[in-house]
Amino acid sequence: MSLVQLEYFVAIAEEGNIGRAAKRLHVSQPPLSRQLKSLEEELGTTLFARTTRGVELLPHGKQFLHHARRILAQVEEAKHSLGQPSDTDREAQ
Amino acid sequence: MSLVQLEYFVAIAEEGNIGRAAKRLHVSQPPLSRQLKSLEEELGTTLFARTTRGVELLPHGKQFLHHARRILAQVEEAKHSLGQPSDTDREAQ
DNA sequence: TCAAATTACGGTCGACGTAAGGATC
DNA sequence: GATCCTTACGTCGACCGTAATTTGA
Repeated sequence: MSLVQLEYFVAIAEEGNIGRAAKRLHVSQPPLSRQLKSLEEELGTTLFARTTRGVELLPHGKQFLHHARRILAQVEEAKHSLGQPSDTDREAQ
Repeated sequence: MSLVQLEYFVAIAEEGNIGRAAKRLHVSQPPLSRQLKSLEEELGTTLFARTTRGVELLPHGKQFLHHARRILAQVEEAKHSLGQPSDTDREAQ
């Protein structure tokens, strides 16, 4: 599992559509599809049901979404906890 | 930042020595040294003081260690939460 | 000189993007 | 046929391990 996979997963969950998630993340669709598949295989379960409109969270997916969001939020917190300037602050110098 | 970097960082912090951490992680020393440097650069701060005996946590390092451990623990929790359905996934259907 | 970290370097594995291939409506 | 997701395939960057270098007691 990687943080990128979690970011991809959350984006897909929020967009309900891999194509839109890809656009939002500024990558093409295949990487998202592949990373999602890889994540599902590692977890040993299916997170989304694939539909013709896009994808839809399954119960395991909903559950995992909470974890993923919490982890990513704490990563952000960890980054900024060192009292170091944010990206925008650093640019402003 | 990657989860691997966090794992390496925690191991180095606990061993106080990159060589021992490498042995524990079953990798060679250079990857740990490189990933640590990369992490420090991304965070914009130094996490360890390098000594001839090994390395020693600096204040920023101690602070970051808490975050890293919490993140890694939650990753484990996320992985295992799907195997044994917990009560946290009881929400609006 | 010893022990530890770091840097150099070559090779391998992984991830991306374009393109092609299903599947469902 | 249109719109998704997925698989194929070639390329490029990232990471590893061995080896060489640096640094400090």
